[in-house]
Amino acid sequence: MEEMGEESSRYPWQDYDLGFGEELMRELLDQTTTAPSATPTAAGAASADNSSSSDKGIGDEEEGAVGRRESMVNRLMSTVYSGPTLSDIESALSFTGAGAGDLLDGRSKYHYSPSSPVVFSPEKVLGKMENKYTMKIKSCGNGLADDGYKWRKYGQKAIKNSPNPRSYYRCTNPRCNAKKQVERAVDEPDTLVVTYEGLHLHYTYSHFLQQQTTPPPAAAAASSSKKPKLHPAAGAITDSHHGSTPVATTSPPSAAVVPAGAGDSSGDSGGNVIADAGFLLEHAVPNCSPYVFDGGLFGEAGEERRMTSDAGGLLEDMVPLMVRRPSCNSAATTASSSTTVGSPAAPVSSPSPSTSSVSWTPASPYIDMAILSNIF
DNA sequence: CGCATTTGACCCGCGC
DNA sequence: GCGCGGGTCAAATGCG
Repeated sequence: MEEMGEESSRYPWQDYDLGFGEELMRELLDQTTTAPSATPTAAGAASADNSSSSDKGIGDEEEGAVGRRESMVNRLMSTVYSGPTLSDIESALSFTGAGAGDLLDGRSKYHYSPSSPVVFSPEKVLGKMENKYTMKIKSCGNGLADDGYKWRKYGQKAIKNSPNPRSYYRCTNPRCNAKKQVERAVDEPDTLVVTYEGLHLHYTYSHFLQQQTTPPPAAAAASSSKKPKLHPAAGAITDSHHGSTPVATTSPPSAAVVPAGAGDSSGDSGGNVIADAGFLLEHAVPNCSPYVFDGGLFGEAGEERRMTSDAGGLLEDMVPLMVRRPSCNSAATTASSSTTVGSPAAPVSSPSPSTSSVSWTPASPYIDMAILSNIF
């Protein structure tokens, strides 16, 4: 925390390192920049196995670019992603019943099999779900990053065979039962192991921050919990050796993400997102609903806004859990100055850099991917 | 004063 | 059945 003060102008997660092939990443970057307006983002990302997706609405030429990009993303994902696949997501959505169906309606590029009607009981299903996925996050600094959610630490425990304690966090949103555990990797001091569990039943905070840009503070109240006091918890992981404490209460360091055998306990995973080097992997259900997204990714801000007011920011069944991280060495974050899609250069209600989403520019390449986890 | 973090105690599941 | 280890609770403490 204090350490951060020294480099106030620099977001901590800028220091994160890529956890996977930079070459591939670069290639992907190229692809994304050449087709900046392409809508399908995570769609392809999550789904090497998604055969049913048909990108209508996308021009032929663009389709080519998109296709290449998708394959690129797929390759990328296969390397770093251990979360749910599109089919998982699809099945998850199918479980959300009519509600989700409505959400998806015509915009959806996915096919939801009506042949598998499901009587959906949120409580029951949610309670039954085991959404657990682990990520290894490499931190090259004492960075804190933002996954868009606000977490409260509720415990810390020394783990056997590990010199580092494990911290337990719970989403501060009372209606949300998402949790995460953060610990430093034994063998790699600069690597954090973050395990997410559960679903977020609300938007990310950054989402709200973005919403606020137009109507300043008033709307702030919309956020589930009053003040996004996203200050880094100086000791998410109290590390005795490292003066730095890379983990924040508010956010798992977004960084290079490496699959770490997601959900050992269940085999299924909640799936998650990875973002790196100017990438933004979030929202696994990209085109299902325009509102799910945040982070300056949409071209339909209007619609999104409408949704926000309608639903009060709640988005049951959908989990826009995101982890992001601007390039380690690039000036990605400085881009905040270059007109993000209505993003404030500085979070209205949060002094912390954790609300990183605001720094993304439309031009920034990103991978968008949501995570809907569910596993039955 | 309210909220977040810390930390020891307690609970529970699992393996022996 | 017992012990161990992991996860959660809740009182104490700190901070803005």
